[in-house]
Amino acid sequence: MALWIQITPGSDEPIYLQIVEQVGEAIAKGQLAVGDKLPAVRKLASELVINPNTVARAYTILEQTGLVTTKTGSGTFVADPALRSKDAADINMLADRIDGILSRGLNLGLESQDIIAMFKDRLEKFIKTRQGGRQKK
Amino acid sequence: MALWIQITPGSDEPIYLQIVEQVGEAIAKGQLAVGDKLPAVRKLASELVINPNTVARAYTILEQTGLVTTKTGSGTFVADPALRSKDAADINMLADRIDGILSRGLNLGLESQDIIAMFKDRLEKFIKTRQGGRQKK
DNA sequence: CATAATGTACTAATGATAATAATACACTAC
DNA sequence: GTAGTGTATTATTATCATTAGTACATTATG
Repeated sequence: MALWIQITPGSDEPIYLQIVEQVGEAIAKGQLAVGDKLPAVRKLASELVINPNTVARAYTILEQTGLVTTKTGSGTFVADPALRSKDAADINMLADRIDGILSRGLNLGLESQDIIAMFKDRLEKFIKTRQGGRQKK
Repeated sequence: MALWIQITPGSDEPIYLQIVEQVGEAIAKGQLAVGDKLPAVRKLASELVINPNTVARAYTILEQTGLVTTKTGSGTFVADPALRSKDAADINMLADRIDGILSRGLNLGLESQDIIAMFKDRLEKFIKTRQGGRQKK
């Protein structure tokens, strides 16, 4: 598995955020384990045909979020989950995002049980990937 | 209840999107019922001290989403839920947003049951407001 | 019919930001 | 020392949110 990050340049979602999200999901799903090394800034930029600054920006955010640690000279690595924050602000932001989804779902005409089912279904996929074994190179 | 929309100008969330979200949530929670009239573009803009174009933009999006119907000359009204779409693209977008929340929650160190509990808790608040009676003027 | 109120359309200008570009610097591994 | 790594800096371009001002079309009211 050389490269699993795929960007959509024309999207309304900025490229650096697309990278942040995909790396985040990979970590959440266990496809990236603690200590795993992310692609080098220049290498990833080269493969995605984007500017190194854009990748560097994504990595900086990932580091501020606590998902990765960077060591200048050696690389960027998936951080120890125990070191991640989980403070009140994080929880509130999560609640806001949940509210947004519920609002959208209900206004689409979905019933409560439909939304919960959908939520559990997506969660299953995360957990399954987690246990299903890590596809390390 | 003269005005329930509150914006945060300095936010990273655009003002027109803040309006869209708040109106959407109000409809989802039943604080706005079918046929209810939204504030006039110029009036709301005046009260929020923003440009009428910004409000108009929000209303245009709400209409494209199917949440409201607009009649030039009379005003903007909450639309009939039966007329709203719910196509595959909507469901996919919802799934993507759910994935984002799950990713963030798991990476914060939350357990599956914690996230589900949080999700149900927020959902309760939506439903409760819905049944709890409409506070019409 | 006349007037006011409504949503819509258009053009222009400003400020913020995403992204690219080209360097240069600092640290680490071999 | 050399190569590979992340970081910092400055400049430039393009896009977009927002404001601003104006004009138009439709509807409600009297």
